[in-house]
Amino acid sequence: MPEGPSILIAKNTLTAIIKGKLIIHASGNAKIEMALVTKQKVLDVRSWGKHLLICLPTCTIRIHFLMFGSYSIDEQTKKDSSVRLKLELAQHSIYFYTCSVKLLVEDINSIYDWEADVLNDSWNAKKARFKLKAIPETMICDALLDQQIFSGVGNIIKNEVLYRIKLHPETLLKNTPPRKLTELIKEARNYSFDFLRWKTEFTLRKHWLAHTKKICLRCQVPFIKKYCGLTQRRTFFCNHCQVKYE
DNA sequence: TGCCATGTTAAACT
DNA sequence: GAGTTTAACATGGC
Repeated sequence: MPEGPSILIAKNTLTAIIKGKLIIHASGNAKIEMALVTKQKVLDVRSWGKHLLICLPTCTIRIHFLMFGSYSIDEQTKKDSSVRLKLELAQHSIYFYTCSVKLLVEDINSIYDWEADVLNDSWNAKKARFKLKAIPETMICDALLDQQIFSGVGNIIKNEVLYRIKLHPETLLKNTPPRKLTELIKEARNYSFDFLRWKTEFTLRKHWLAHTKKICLRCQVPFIKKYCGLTQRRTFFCNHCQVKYE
């Protein structure tokens, strides 16, 4: 569920069935004021990276699935006590489980930088480059997971992007050649769309070339598995073909 | 069975 | 108050 492309799939699925429809009743164990959601019309369903946004006239429901979140449509797939949020509409009911639910009262355009979302039409590569330039001491593996720069990129995408462009995860931004940086920014978006397509086809896992892999297909040498950078997330890489610039 | 992981936030430290 | 570290959340696969 968690990485950006999965959220985009959820956005598209939900848009088709709830956009323009009235929420007749809202319930669940989410710590939000359910009355603010009830009897409101769904103006739009949007996403920003890993955030799913259900826009209503007076507020926006922000859903973040964290690591294990899920949702179901029309059929409750988990026990009553684990329903975080249920939205009942005339034709459909939507159930959300193990996610973070928050009501945003502010204008979402002032909260979210749409140009930072790697899957958004407004994605701005130049702006990403500018943001990267401001943090020269940061490792590439940490920069890719920075949601203010690459919103929607998660740990799987991180590993796959770095393998594709043959870049060592512990390379510092200040040591990264400009041409490599261009590739990085381009591939963060490009791979995210591949991820999206494979996820839609239920073939994502079999397309992994680095994430959880033991051997480099290019070099036939063992992969390194290491908790890299400040983010300390699992990183799978090949010491032989992924260049570390120093 | 116990551990680990597609993630983030807030509390608890220094 | 700033910056850093730890805990919490909580499901499913191996």
